Amino acid sequence: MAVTMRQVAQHAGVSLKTVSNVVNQYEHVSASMRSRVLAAIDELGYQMNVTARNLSTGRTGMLALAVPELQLPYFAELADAVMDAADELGYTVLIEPTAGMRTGELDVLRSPRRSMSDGLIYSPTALRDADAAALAVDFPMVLLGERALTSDVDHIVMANEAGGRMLTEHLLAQGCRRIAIIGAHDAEVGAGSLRLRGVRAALTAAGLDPDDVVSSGSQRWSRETGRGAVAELLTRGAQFDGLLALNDAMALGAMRALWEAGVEVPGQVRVAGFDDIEESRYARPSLTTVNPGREEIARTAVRLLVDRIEGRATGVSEHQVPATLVVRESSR
Amino acid sequence: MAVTMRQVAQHAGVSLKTVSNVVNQYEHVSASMRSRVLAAIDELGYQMNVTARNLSTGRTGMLALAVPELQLPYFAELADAVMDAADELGYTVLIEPTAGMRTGELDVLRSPRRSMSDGLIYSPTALRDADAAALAVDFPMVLLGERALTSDVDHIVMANEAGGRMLTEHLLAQGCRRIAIIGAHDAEVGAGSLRLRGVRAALTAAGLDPDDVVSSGSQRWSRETGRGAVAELLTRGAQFDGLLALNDAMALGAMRALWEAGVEVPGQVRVAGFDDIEESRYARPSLTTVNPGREEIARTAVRLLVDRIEGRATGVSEHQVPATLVVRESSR
DNA sequence: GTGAAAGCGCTAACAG
DNA sequence: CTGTTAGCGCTTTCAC
Repeated sequence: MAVTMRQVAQHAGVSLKTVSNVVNQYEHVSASMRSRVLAAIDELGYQMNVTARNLSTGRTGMLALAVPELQLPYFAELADAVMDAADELGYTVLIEPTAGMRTGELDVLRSPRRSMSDGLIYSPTALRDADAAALAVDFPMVLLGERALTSDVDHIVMANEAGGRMLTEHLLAQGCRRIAIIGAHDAEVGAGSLRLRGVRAALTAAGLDPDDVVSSGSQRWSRETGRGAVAELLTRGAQFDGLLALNDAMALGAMRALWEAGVEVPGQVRVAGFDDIEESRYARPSLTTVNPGREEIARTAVRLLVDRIEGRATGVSEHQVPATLVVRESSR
Repeated sequence: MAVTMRQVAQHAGVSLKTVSNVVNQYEHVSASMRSRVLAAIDELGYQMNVTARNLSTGRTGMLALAVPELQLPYFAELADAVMDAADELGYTVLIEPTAGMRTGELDVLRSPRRSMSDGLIYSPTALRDADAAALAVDFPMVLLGERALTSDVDHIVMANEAGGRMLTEHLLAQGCRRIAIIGAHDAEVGAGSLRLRGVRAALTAAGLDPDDVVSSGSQRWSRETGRGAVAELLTRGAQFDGLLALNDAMALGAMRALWEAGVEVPGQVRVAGFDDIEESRYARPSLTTVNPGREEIARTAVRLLVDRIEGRATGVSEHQVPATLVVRESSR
């Protein structure tokens, strides 16, 4: 059995409370008491039982972060950023994989494990309008990148629509006239529909048919999805001089498929993605994309969540994070 | 305040223990009791307080996984694999970022948070021989990819040395005679030194000087490190027809730098990495690498750790995971 | 400034 | 098969 606080107290000849005070950096402890306690802790090799403290305080010091899977680079990078931000405020992050599926996303809200964290950073991608009620939870939560489903919750709003528009306008400015879109699916929420809306708006504004060439997408926004989509486009003989993938991973898979097919990028087809993952800077050619402000999203989400947990929140807040266009070789 | 088990018991008119039995799927509960309890749970919207159970059982159902950072694709993929494996055995994974630094790696072993997980999956990369004592911990732990520091702990041994040898032999077989190495550093433990040892063995066996062209490396095995290393090699006019990066991320950064410099891969320089991350299959050209058996590593590590946690372990075990050479475009 | 006692919500013997 | 009784190790009023 591990050493307990009580044993430390006995060893030091003080009360339990005093040990607790020392351990928790309580100010008003005499120097002699403190050093006596610290010595005892050292001699016994005492380590605080965090679980016991958690039960007592009703806090765990953990923030849950729900993501589809870490294999998708964007979410790995987001998780890293969230962990850093949480660490600065003294919190630990518990990553909850949802597999990008509706059931997984709902589970996060209801599983008993939920009670192991003080709050949740949540960006559903597969929920439906009908699930809005599930978002009425009784624990601290911050929603990322969405505002479709509900407005009663703290939000960090990504510039999905604006980003889609920027990318499209950029491709049009480069002379593209037939832009294929990869990754569109019929989810009612999620970044996809918003980004697509921005794309369509830009196409319409340019007098082009927004439904002209849209490759069917997939729920899983992976490199393989991008590769498969291009294969399909080429197989059915689609003509396009621009290719807009709704995230970078798909764009990178698409570029690989174009290369295999002997289609030159940007010569014959200009390509763009969304997310600005690190990989995109190193791709050949490097990928034009939108930087959604991942760091700011992570930092703000954590701050908002911690404010709410610690009772500093003042009403529901919505924070907009601006996106910036990053033009690289794939569309020049 | 949330609903407690006691309230459920009162509401259902049964004892605390009965509710506990139902919640924990205890077999010998009469159907009528069970349904009564379940009804009460439903009506009150009861949710188990996991922290309280943790304190009571002395278990948390969590496994800690220490990794440098999720931004490095190999570790993101490893984390995903570990999470899947843990989930199958009913455990949750708590990711502990070490920043790939000695202090971070030591912290994981000693921080109070340690007590929030039942065991640790640990792959130190920056510890020194002098830190071996720190590995004598009193909680369940499985070491990944190492055996240098101690042998008193369960190990999953990656084929680092064999992989390094395979890659080198492959490059030699392709006709390479001057192979530059990227990522070597003077750490006393870690995959690097083992991989490098395999490389040197193969070079020596082929009658080449193992110290001929070795680019200085970095502790952080990132794309940027790879790019920088190639820049340095080219700047100092190093001659090489093969380039072996000690992981894929560096190899991908290196390929980008070679391309920028107008060096053809594999025409002028054949390139290889190590890890077989997903990105490598989509690179241009696709990257020759070694698949270290990530899935098996993850699955075995979790199984071993859980066996030890649940008291099924029989002595210290060491599990070897074979690596396989994956030849792709970058070295053909 | 320090101590004593009560309890956080649950599990685990042990009776019955 | 179900109920009672003790804790798990810590925090936290409230006295002293």
